[in-house]
Amino acid sequence: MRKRATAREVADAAGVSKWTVIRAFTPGASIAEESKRKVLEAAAALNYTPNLLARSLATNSTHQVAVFVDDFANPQKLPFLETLTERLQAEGLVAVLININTHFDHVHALLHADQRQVDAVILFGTAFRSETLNDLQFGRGTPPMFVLARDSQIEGVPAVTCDAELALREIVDHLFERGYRRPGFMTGATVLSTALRRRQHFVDFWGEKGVDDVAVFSAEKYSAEAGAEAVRGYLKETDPADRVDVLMCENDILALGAMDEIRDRFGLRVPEDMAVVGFDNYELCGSSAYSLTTYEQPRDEMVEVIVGIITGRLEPETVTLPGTLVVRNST
Amino acid sequence: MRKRATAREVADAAGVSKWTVIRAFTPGASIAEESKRKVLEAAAALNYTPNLLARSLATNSTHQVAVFVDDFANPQKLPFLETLTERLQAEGLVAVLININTHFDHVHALLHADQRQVDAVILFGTAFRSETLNDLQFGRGTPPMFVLARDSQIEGVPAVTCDAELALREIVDHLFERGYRRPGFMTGATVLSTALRRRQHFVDFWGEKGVDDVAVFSAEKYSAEAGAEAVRGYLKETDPADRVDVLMCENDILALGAMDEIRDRFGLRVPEDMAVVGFDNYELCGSSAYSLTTYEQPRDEMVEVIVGIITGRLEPETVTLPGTLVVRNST
DNA sequence: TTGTACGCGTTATCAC
DNA sequence: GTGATAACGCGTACAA
Repeated sequence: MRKRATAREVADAAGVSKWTVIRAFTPGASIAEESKRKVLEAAAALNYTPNLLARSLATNSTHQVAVFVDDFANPQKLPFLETLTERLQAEGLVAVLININTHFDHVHALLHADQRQVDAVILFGTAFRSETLNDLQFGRGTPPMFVLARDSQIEGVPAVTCDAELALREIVDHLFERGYRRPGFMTGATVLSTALRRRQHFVDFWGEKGVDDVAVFSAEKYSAEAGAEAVRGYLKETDPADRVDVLMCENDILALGAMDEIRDRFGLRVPEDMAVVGFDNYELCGSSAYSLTTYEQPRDEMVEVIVGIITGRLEPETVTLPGTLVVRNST
Repeated sequence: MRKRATAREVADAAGVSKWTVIRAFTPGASIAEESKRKVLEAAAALNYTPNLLARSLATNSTHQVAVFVDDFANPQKLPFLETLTERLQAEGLVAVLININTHFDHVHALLHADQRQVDAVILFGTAFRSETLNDLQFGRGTPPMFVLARDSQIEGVPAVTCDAELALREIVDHLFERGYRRPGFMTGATVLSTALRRRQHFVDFWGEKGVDDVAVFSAEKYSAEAGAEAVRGYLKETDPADRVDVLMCENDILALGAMDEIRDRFGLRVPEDMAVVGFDNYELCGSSAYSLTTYEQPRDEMVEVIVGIITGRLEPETVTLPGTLVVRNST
């Protein structure tokens, strides 16, 4: 396992200077055909490839984008990561996946990413509390930050999101039309959920319809199990006559857990006894075992926009994109 | 958005040489208390932090690990990524997530990762065809490679996997004991599935029990939809009297798709008319809507081992770890 | 078209 | 304990 070949070695082998070697590997550089051929030959023989690390140091651009994630329970993250990495790679960028949790919080991660000289930071579905940034001299050396799939709560940090207002309006309209009148809303972790605005819009739009009483309760975290527990607590404590007739959950995972509990543990029918709505349109929502009505985020477009912003094609400003209501049998 | 401060600037501000600045940021370096204090003060004022990029160039170690992924359809990938990133970060390493697909194949990705000087490459559940490596001067500049959650098909590349032989033995024993005698197996993409060995062991162990007829068919890819389609084709073509009484699927996602089809489209009962088994123990397998019997991979241990190998604590050799059979209502 | 200085920000090593 | 020299591998000027 020898050391890598360097431009210098290739230069010696090809009988040119190392700068000529560099030119051979720089698209559009002015270099003679003959020299280029000689260089590429020698490079192939020595198995030389440019050292991107050294290049990054010299050009002050790593072509790396840090992606912060703090919630791995939502399977919806996976297809997002798929298209995100694919689009980034198509632009010559690469994603550094950073797991934010108690051992490695936002500030540490940001500092670390900064030290790594990443070109940008994407807060993917993480709730970045504004206060955590006060310790940092913001905008000073810190790489440009963007929020994906959550509202930004920080001045100067743009977000690319699904249009929550439009989404909840469509959902509430749909539910009202179907005749539901006693709505409930299950949030996930309350700190995060403020960044989604879904609950607020849900309550507001029901208000516009003259329904002011929206039952709101909260799951411990974003998981099927937590969703099941939360609905169990609600159903136990609530007199059957007072129960909601439709339960909207902040995301699909909560909704699926809730459905299990409602149907199999309490023996209620969905949607006859209680309808359920999710958010995200995770693959299994469409399965016949659930057939969950939900709202699909415009994933490809969102990724396209955030990559466009990072590469400079688009203005770095908050963008809100319309999604699609997917009506199934749970309503 | 000024440029980052450098050690040189801090040195000037603190009235020392830049090497003293470096020492102040090097744990265990010999430096006077007084100097250190002065340096740290100046550094804080200028908001200086060491440039990890330059450090990597000088030390020839980036503390970055490339993680190759080619199948984002399996939600099981997510918790794996969660613990993997967490454990890597605990060791001061960071994961670069590389999406392998037709536009960015293994060879390109490996070349790219190599140019980025990553410390190691993890092939996470990807099937690396041995031939693709022949183009490369293997072991020459290429960073150390390891396979996670798949068998390695390459000489000299260790793999960390769940013990497929033990797993399938337990599964077949369980099924035999329950009285099933007409087993079937659904593979995913056949190229990949050879790297899992599950089918082979399944067939072998039934053979040991005197059951030589195992129906085998294949889904197009690893997704619920593909699993449903595959089982639909099978059920349509097969006379009810000849049908298998238990269907094992290569992973949970295929199994869930299959269950939907079996129950809701063909009106068969699971497990009375046809039992179903998956593999991975994805969260929703435990939901009451499915209650799928499956086999849980020892995720934490697998991650622990591969991180141990990468950090040099453990020998770089293939490791096979035992998982856990999870019996539910689908058998 | 090609070669020369110099810089990117850090670390390793040695002299003081 | 501190400063200086060289090196990591490549890029940007600029001059030849």
